[in-house]
Amino acid sequence: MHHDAATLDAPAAVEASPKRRQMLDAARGLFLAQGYGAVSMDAVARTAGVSKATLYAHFASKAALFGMLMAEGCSQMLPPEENLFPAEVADLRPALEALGGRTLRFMLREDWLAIYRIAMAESVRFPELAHSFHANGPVRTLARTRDWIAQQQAAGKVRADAEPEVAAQHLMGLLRSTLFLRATLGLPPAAEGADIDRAVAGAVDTWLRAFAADPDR
Amino acid sequence: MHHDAATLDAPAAVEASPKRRQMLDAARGLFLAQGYGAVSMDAVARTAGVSKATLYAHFASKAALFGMLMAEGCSQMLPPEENLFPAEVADLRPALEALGGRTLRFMLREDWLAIYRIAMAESVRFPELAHSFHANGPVRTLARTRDWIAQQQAAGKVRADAEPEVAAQHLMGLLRSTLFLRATLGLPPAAEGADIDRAVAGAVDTWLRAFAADPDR
DNA sequence: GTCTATAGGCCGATAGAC
DNA sequence: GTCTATCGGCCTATAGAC
Repeated sequence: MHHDAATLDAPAAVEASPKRRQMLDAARGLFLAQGYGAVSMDAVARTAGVSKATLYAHFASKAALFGMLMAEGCSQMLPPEENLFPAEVADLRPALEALGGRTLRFMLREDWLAIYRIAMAESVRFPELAHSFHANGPVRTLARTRDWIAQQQAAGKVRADAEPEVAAQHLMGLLRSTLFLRATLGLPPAAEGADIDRAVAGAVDTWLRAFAADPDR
Repeated sequence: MHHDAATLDAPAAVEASPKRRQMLDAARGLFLAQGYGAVSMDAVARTAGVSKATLYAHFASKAALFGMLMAEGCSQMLPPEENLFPAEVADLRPALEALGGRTLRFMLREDWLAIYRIAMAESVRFPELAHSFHANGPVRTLARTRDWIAQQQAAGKVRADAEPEVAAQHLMGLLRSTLFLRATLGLPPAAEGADIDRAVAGAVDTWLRAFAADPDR
């Protein structure tokens, strides 16, 4: 197995060849659903409706195809920002619940879980994939959250002696504490909206007790 | 692929055939290091120093061998208890740091991570494995911790209006918040003793701020 | 660029001798 | 029980016609 998967961080200029998109789409679906090893190039070609030779004309190897896909996927592993990090808030709780809800829901999405599963499982064969996923997903989410917490700290909303980095990590940890492990293992039943809301509210509650400058109770 | 992996929770009466142990040991090492799909029965036989025919004489299929191994592994996914749950403590902090340190160190062990990786990656092909791992590992650890927290709550050490279940989940979440994600992805550098101690101290600090009955600061 | 057809190898699993 | 030898199949990857 030679790793000509190239750099995993460059989405690359994918021109608009329809067959190429068919192949990439088919491959992504199969890889995410079944993992790297369980997917054959035959299956990719069949699903995409092309011949294997065409597949190999576009992608030098199975590893290269996989690497290119994961690069695309990893660059989209951030939840939409929108108004998730408001500079000024009257109360920290609703802002944290919005941020936490969006973040946890994003991490419980099947495509996020699928990439996480594959990045973990293939971290030996494709260390670049694990690194790229981590750097493009969790690390960036954490950095944004840390900066926002520091901002709120400067505004007097967060305990002055807290470290924003730790506070951000603990917020993520609390959000992941209940439903995440089950979800990664694919255990039924899948979390529903009410479960997620409850988990987020609990995490925010604990976080505020530990990090809010002014305990509001 | 037929799943005659049988029940994953019964370690089964493995008699003391030396060759059988060689095969099981070889298979466990290979599966944990490389995952289910990447390991061939040829490799298992070669590593164990037996022929493939002998391997198949003992295990009906690759799936059966894998299932038997994971059943053994999953039944050992609890950290040693020792004096981790003392009924009466003067101060909650050192008890939590001992419990948290032992728990986090256990979850960062390469064999625990390897089983977690495989349970995740193969949760589609082997749903029983994911269930067994979860039930024998995280669920039991959480239950013990929850009961101990309830005990401490009754002793007046923990906030009276806290739910022990949530408090236990949040403790685990806080412990996993920093080093765990990196470790699951196999990202260097591996966590060292000092890193772990710092993570545990931070987690316990946040937990105590949120759940201690008597904030001692 | 895309196809059909196939090379060449490794895999899981088995037959049969001892 | 354990071995050697091998089967049939699927895999990645390629050759050659169009």
